[in-house]
Amino acid sequence: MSEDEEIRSAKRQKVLDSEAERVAEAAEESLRKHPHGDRDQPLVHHDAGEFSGLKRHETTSEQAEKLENGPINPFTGNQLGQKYFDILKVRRDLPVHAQRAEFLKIFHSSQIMVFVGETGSGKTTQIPQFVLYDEMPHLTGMQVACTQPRRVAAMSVAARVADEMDVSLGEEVGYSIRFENKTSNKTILKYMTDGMLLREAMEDHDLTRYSCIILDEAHERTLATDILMGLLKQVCLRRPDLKIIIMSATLDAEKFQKYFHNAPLLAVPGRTFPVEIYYTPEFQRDYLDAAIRTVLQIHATEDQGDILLFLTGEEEIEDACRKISLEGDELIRDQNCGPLKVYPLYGSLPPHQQQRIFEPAPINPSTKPYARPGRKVIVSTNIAETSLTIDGIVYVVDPGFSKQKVYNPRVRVESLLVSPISKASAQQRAGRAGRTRPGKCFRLYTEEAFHKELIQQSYPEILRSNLASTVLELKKLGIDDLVHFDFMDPPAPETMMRALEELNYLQCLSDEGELTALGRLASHFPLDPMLAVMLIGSPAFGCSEEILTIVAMLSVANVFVRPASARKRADEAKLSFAHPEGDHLTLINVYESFMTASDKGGVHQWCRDNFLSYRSLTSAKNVRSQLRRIMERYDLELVSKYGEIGEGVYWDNIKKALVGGFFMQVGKKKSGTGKTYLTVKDNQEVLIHPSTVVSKEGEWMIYNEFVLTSKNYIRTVTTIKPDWLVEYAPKYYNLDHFSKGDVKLSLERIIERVEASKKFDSKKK
DNA sequence: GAGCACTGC
Repeated sequence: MSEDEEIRSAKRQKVLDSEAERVAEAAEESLRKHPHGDRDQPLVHHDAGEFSGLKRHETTSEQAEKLENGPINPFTGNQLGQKYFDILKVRRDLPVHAQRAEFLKIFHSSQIMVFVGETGSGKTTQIPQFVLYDEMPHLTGMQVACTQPRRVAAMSVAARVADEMDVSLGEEVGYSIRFENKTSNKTILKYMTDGMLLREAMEDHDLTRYSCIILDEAHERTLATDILMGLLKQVCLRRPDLKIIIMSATLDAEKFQKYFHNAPLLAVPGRTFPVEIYYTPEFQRDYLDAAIRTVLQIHATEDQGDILLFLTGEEEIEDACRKISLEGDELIRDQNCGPLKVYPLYGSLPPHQQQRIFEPAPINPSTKPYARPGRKVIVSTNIAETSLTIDGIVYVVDPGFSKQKVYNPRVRVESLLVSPISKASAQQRAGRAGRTRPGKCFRLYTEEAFHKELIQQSYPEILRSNLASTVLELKKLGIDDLVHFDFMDPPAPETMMRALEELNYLQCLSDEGELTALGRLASHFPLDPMLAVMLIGSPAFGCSEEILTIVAMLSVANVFVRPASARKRADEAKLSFAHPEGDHLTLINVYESFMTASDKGGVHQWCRDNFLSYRSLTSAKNVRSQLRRIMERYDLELVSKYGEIGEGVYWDNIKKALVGGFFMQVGKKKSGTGKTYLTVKDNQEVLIHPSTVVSKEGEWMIYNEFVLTSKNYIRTVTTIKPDWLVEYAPKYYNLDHFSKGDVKLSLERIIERVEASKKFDSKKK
């Protein structure tokens, strides 16, 4: 860069600071004009109809059941169909139904209640309907919400309940998840993800459109559930008319009760089959080997029924599948065992391969008496613990480990660690054996270890995460005093401090800890604050279209596929998209090529040929258009200078915009050594991850993530000029806060150089 | 020269 250009960009930064503020304020103005954005129309009001004579919050189960018995659908006024009555019979058999009167009694007498129901109790489908018959939301213009931690659950439960109530999905009963809002102005019962309700709360702090909020699966303690619980506890004080039901598994009911001022509890038994638990007599050093032996033993000796084995990750699972298949073949030959089919199951597996786990178990073709049964074995990650249920599992093999996210605030790194599971997890895993008939669970640890070494519950997510987004969300929720916010499990003070510090450097929070205009704007994006700030700043560099693409690509699962059988070809394919100076820049090339291929057709094959994940790229496309809509809503300029300016300047502008978000994630090459980099401020020694396509390594690199595996790696990197750091993030690059060393020394020199050229510039004038 | 447990906005 010439000195002249350096000076110009320094000036541009001055413009930029006020520009970002101006942009944020303009967005606020637009928000003031349209406070509800794209919210629904007001709800339709009916006359009391079938409900006439019933008093809200005083109804009885007899009254509700009479209405349920028909013949008129009390919520729509339509005649009820035969299918409705068929389902009604089944519903009346569910364990929750026996306690409907008891439920109503507690619901009437208390603002908050805790409801505990085991699998098969029918709580997720029935409790919200019990509430509807008492709340009569169609008469009050309010809604009942029921949250779920996962999208599929919200969608499928809503569909089931719409059937049960004989209404069309999306009318009286609907669901709301990211990318899809299937509700209308008729909707009185809304299933939604907990994250979605949190988003709504950020716009409407008192959640005024709901008369009752049900938090389902609260025991999973997702980040969103935890924040919602803290928030609802406050909202209850401001809105005495709002009712809250916390639904959870048994184990931690008491903790929820205590948290909500000793809220009353209703417990309903589940409907599952007994599962016999077996422990190993002694500690197993090699759990993988023990697991494989156990599976084969079950196959050789136990009665018919499929096997589910829990392992920790893709590689381990694929490895175990190979070994079980091989040894299973031997059993079939030597010991007359039945045929054995082995299926891997993990999140990154393409959907059609995930579907294969539902194929029926193989049948033993032998007609001899006492022929051993054929069987399928599913080797799975935790995905089969909560997200996916497989019927027909009779045997569960549980080695007692899973990969869990841990956050280290000192080095600000999230990493995955293989760790012992909790008692609650072990119980959940065992339960998977008893869904269709009595089953057995083989725990590959001792009974003593179970009692003495496993913790009761896994640590909630809020204790294992970087809280930058969370703190921004809480601020946007109107919670000013974070230190005294009533978390069910308060995060470590150091984690909190790190998050506040990071948001302050990003200028999302003022030095007083107050939300800035930029922070408010950033909170509207479903992104890490770093990425949100980068995106908001990008129009000033004339490349918001490009930054949108990068941010979307960084928000989805890895788009590069690298099968063990074709590593070399996959790496070559990746290189064909490479930008020599940046992995971030390469992502633009990949996305653009994907979009071109989409226009031409045959894009699935194109993805396979290029070792790219169709699923991830499609999801990046969705994320990108969602983010683009938010940009439009807040009048953030959508701009690209592609083809208008020289290629060097074009890519440099994008890099500068990247620096606007990633200035805290920078590595500087360690002098003399060659490959090692030092992270700025923390002075950690790191290597560039071997997956990089960067061939023109620079002295200074920004990185997307820090990964701790066999070594310390920085992954997804792009070269930058250090001058941009001091220009665009002067606050962070105030060297008073840097410890002595290589990095500080170089930065001092750069600042001197920039200062000198500024003086030179003012003399020229 | 090497890994992506699982979710969610």
